[in-house]
Amino acid sequence: MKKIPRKTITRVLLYIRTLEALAKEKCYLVSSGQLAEITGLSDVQIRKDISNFKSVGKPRVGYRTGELKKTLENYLLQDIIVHVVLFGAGNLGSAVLQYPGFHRKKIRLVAAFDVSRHKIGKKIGGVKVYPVDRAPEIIKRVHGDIGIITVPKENAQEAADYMVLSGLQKIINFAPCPVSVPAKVQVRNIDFTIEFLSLYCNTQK
Amino acid sequence: MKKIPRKTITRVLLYIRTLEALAKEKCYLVSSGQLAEITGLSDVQIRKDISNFKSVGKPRVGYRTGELKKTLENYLLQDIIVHVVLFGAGNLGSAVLQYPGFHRKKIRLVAAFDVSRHKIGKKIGGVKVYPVDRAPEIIKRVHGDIGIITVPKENAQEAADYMVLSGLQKIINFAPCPVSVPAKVQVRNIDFTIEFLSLYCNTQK
DNA sequence: TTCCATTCGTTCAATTTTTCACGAATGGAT
DNA sequence: ATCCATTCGTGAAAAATTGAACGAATGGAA
Repeated sequence: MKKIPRKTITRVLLYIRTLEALAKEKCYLVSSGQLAEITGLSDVQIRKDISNFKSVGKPRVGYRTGELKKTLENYLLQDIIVHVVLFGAGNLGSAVLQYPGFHRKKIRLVAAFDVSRHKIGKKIGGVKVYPVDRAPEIIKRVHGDIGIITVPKENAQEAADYMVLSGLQKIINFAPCPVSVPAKVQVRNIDFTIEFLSLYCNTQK
Repeated sequence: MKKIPRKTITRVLLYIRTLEALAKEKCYLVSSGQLAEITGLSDVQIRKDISNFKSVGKPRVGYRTGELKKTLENYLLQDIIVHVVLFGAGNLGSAVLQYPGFHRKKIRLVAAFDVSRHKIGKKIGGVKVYPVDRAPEIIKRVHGDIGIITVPKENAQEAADYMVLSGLQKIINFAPCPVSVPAKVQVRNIDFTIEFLSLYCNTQK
């Protein structure tokens, strides 16, 4: 199989999410045109993305939602369980810990870290909060895959350093600042300010 | 001036953020190579992005941080103040309302809406919470520009409908579901599940 | 049965985005 | 004063992404 580009992966995950919702509505058939309508993408794009995997569509009919979902998942999500650890149990961190939208089957928040004595030892969203200096030990024990940075930006680099030290290879950084890590570690930045402003500045399209 | 593509805008906002941080550290000169190091982009990319605007770099020296920042801001952020309204003052919504990273100068959260009687009338992060049915009236009064959806996914479409009804043209949707809006309304979806999984599935690069 | 409208899958073209390559300018060293 | 290493700015090449076009397959209608 060819390598799937990141953008395609993101779209495919969107298809999976959409197909799940359709299945819940007892909608067992769907065409690329309908998916395009729902997702806001083009039908060609969707067919092309799907054709990266083995083809399951029937002309004149479309795709069977369950079958298509399973096909896509087989390539991207087969048997995976992502173990997520989080640094910074403040407002945003707590919101992530309590976020109800995660597939519990696929994404598991397994540990949180904070410096505040008030939070350490407590559970937030069912996830226990530990002191940051225990991070390496605990992250190795729970087999963390992804680290989330939700600490104030002054502490973001420190959090990233702990993550690297703990062997994490993937980081999502919500702090509005860069973090520097070894080349093999992937960082995905989500800066609310930039998201808001870039949407605002984007004159149409 | 040419139209600036969305991707470029996002990067330029990142440069502005970076330049601000550099200025705070009394760093008054910076080269494209250094910016590349910090941001993780390539130096050519950065020079090319900057060259969309009027050129302010000096060979052999680099850019003066203050001057470059001002130049970039002049094109993207001159005199703008983005008025943001938010639907759904739950965990995530409250975190956004209390998010300390916003440029108060550029981004102002001006109103929040919720259905819960416990929240209505209160202030969260200094922002007052109103009942959703007062949205059109209030959003018009405060000149809302962007709407944030942080309600449960079952209510996301309803929130979007209120936003459209209130004249908002830009929406950021944190709910893990699509919302359907007229073509002229732009929606930017941020689905944590998809962000996490796409990072996880992305085998390097 | 035969025909037709629909929708898939795929190739090819167009567009956008990124990277490469190189001349020009500058500041410091000799 | 001259030279050199560095860094900018930009035009051209390369790569990636998107979009259009079209044959093939299918299910239903006449």
